[in-house]
Amino acid sequence: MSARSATVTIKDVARHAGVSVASVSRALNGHESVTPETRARILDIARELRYMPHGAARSLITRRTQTVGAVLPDLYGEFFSELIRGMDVAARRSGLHLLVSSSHGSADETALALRALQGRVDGLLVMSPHADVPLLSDNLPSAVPTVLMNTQVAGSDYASLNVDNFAGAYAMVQHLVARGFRRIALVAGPADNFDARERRRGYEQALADLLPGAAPQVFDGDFTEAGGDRAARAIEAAGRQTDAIFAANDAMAVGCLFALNELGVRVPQDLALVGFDDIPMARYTTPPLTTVRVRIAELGERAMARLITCLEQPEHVDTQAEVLACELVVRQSCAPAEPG
Amino acid sequence: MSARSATVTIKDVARHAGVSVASVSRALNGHESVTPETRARILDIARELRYMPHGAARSLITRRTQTVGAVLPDLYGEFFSELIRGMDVAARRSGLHLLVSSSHGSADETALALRALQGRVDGLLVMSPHADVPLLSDNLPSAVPTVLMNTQVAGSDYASLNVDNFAGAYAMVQHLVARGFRRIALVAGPADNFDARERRRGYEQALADLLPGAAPQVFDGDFTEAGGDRAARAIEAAGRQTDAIFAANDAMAVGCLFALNELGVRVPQDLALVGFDDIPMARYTTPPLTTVRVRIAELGERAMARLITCLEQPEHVDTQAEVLACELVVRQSCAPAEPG
DNA sequence: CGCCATGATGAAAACGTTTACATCCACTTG
DNA sequence: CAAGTGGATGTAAACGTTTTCATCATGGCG
Repeated sequence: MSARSATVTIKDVARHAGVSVASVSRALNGHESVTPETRARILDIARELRYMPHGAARSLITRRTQTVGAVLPDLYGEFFSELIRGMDVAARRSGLHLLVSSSHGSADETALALRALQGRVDGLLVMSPHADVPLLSDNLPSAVPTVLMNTQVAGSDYASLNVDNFAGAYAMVQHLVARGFRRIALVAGPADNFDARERRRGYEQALADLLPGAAPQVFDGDFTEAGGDRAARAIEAAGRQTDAIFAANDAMAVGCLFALNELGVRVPQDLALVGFDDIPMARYTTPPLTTVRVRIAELGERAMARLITCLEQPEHVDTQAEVLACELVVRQSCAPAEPG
Repeated sequence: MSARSATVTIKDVARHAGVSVASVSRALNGHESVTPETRARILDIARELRYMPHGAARSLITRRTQTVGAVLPDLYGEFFSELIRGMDVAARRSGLHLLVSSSHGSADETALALRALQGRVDGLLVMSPHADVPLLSDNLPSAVPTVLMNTQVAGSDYASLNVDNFAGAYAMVQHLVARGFRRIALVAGPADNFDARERRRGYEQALADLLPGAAPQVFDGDFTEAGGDRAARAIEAAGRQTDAIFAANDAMAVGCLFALNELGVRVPQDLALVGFDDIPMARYTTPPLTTVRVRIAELGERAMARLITCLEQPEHVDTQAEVLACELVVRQSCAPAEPG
């Protein structure tokens, strides 16, 4: 009884209102040239019939989907909820929907995802370790405006937005050096991750500039807590070559902290520990974690805003790489090194 | 110069290959009745031309978008990244895309979002404090299969999936009572939140069952850290009527912990503190937080799986409310109450 | 040799919109 | 009063696919 579930189309509305589909379309889209009475009647009927325009049909003719796609790597942790939130805020402001496509383990999967998005989105936000320029240009139609995030695109013709990982890491090392630390180990992130590479570059450059004698100590990591745990044990096992650990992200720093606790190493008295990202948890560890704040939501929001500009003013596309500063947050996990 | 950016359609492929569009469609979609040679030629041309089928056009005729919509409230914190991740995993498994629509502050906004999704999605996952049955049935076409999450739908004809908040809260109070706590305060969540109401109901029921004499002590909260902070101060200000605080989520528990530290109240020696959700941070607070684990990713995944069943076997729609158990996680924030 | 079955291909309709263009009508205006 | 003007409405094409149906060639079989 309840529902005549066959979807009601614009034709049904037209028939019931005794007008043409064109008039219905005009009334619904707020065009001027339709009598107030007709408009009212049409709107009434539409409401009564629960008419809802069919998105795909509309997209087909208007060439607009009102949707932007976000192609992201794995969706773990606070980072992505913040990122998506930022995107969502900016998208909503312009009446756009957000299509999320994630967890692309390989370049092929990423390529597939990109192609599947064709005709579903007006623009694309891409953050992928696999996304390089040839992959992109092969798999996305040149017509789709795209903003790349945290991706290595040397002077390509894609707009891009990066966190200034290099400067952040540099500043952190600078801070550690100023506090008197001299033997600073890096727990690096995955080698295929652009952020990770940039952070490492910052660390190495700062070391070279500020402690010309010191050899970099780099330990492998994978941006996970478990990886941080392993790295901390490796560092301890290596003997006490180190007075400060710089974990390339907070998740690994948390893992380090856990391992160091278990090993009976006190932070910061025995060993300083710092991270990168300033995830919410960083405030609540014991001791609270010195880290580099990345305003992730802002990253998402700015990327989306940039994309929206491309959409609205296709003539103004600037493909300049934009960079988002990050900021040192000093807490208690790297109190000054005590002599002895 | 670079790009003949006009999008290449199936017609272009047909023309270049010297066949009809029908054959191209057949070749691309793997229909059998097309000669291997023709197929090969068509695929070659398609690749060469970088042809990508237009999603909207395809959707229009196939009545399938290969997309499901997720209508969610505000996207804060770990909860949502986990939820989305779970959904994404299940969706990807079935080759579906995920369209995320969030931050609906009011019923009207939710309604608008629902209608905007019409014709863009094959099905819907809805979690919204504003989503009640009339709103839903008014704003989504009966044709769109829908699974409701953490929503109050008494015996409606929507499929639904809820976390067993009641049982979780009950179990937590039971645990506190077993540990000797008698004066247990609840920091409640927002009144318009279904989860919050259920948790409160569990608290009150457990209190009534297990400590018949005790009057419930309920303090207002809003599921944020700041709210927890305020509530803890209010509890302290009320004088020491309380030996255990049950925060209705972990974010508030973290806020409480912060405030209690500042007030010089030791947890758990002076006051026990427990939460709900088991966010990752809960392990790392000092002391680590006793809480109720909700497997959020699983919630998202199961909801999506359920929806997919609806999509694939429309005849089998069971609108039964399904419930997801949660589990007590005992850590150090509620050591047994010491006498005196 | 002629008929039919079969398998490959093409023509065209359909999906639900928007919009350019045509039509019609009621005015205004000379 | 005729002609023009302009506003409301309708007609039909277009968007890019998939799919039904028809067509056509091929080859097997009586």
